[in-house]
Amino acid sequence: MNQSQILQSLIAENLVSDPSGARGRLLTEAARLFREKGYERTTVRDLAAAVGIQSGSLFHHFRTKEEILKAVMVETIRLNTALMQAALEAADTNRKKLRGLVRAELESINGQTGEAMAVLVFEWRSLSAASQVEVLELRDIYEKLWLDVLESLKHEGALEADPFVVRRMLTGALSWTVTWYKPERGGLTLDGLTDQVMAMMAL
Amino acid sequence: MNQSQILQSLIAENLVSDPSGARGRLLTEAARLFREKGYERTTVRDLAAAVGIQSGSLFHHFRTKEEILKAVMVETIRLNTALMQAALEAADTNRKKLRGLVRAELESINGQTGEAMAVLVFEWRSLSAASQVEVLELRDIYEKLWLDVLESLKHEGALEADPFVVRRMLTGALSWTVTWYKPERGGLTLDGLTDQVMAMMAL
DNA sequence: GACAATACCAAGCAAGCGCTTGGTTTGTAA
DNA sequence: TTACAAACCAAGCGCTTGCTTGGTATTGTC
Repeated sequence: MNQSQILQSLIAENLVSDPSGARGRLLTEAARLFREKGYERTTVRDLAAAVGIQSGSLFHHFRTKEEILKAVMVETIRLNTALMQAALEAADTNRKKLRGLVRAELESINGQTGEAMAVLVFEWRSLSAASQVEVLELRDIYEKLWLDVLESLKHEGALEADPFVVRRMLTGALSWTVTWYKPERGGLTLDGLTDQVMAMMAL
Repeated sequence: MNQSQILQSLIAENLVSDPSGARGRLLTEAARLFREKGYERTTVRDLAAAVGIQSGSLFHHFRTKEEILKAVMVETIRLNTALMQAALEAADTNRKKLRGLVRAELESINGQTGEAMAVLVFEWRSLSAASQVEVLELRDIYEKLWLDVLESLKHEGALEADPFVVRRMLTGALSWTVTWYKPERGGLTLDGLTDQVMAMMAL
């Protein structure tokens, strides 16, 4: 299954909104604006204007502004969990599995879903405590995929450091690429960047 | 020179504010609040209440709210540049110099100046474009300290990946520790964490 | 003790915010 | 055609925001 096939099946299961539908379009624009200006600086009037409706009409689709932020995050995690699972299935050795995860996460961060991924990282504090708990549960599933592979590598002797620590370092390092990585002509490709990450870890 | 001696000499040169003075206390509280709730969610009334004055009185010390954010960032970079320089002087080999930088940055992020460091990372977008340019100039000096060491390590053959990329990965990985690292009794110490970082890079 | 300069307060303004309201248009299906 | 719900608009309410204003303590200096 490739990336768009995964997206299609998630839409069919009603786990993520169709980007061509009204709700999906709003979430896409919301992710873009939240990333560009931050959640607090983005007004409901900005959001409404981005999809061409009046600000009040937003509240027909979502009860509060925060609900929009939560929806962006929840759908992003759902999509990425599926993407990581696919990356794992495509690899046979643990080393290749880790490379697959790194490559897939870099693609999520710097590709089409990058805005939503950045929101997940940088707008976390804007979520209410209640919503944070809800989203964290989904995140645990996602993180377990990484930890399983890293622990296997440790048992193989290919990894010296602690898997928990390594995953957290990787989370920071990979998320941060969104602030500097620009795949321009002749520069570093996503595969090249993945190579650099693996080289840095001497893997 | 130890950490507090460095701070003292910067205060003497008027490069950072004395934390016991009025301006310094405000900046400390501002860093705490900006980190805790974010810049946008922190009101001038919150800031004023934290130092025990009226909200209007803030504008006797700073012309705008944004100027407070900028001051937090500028002083943080100044202090940290001095700390990194001290770490470099205390080491003889390049490997030890890198370890010194990692250790010092982890201490900045997770120690007393941690709040201000987190603000520097997470509230960047809240700075106006003009202020961003100003702060970036200071940041370049800071980054050069890292790049020099990493480039030397590459020439020695101890490092395979590109120094620019490695530094950026480290920036992300180390900043991110602020979201999860808690030096609790019996857990990972700052030195232990530094070891993990070096081990991850097989250095 | 006179006199600035500095630090602060009390009050409030103008603008922008999230969200609500009452009513109209659009899509769908019998 | 009728019926009805979903989607939307126009207007604006109530509140909070950053910041200003005019005046009053407090501090340092000679």
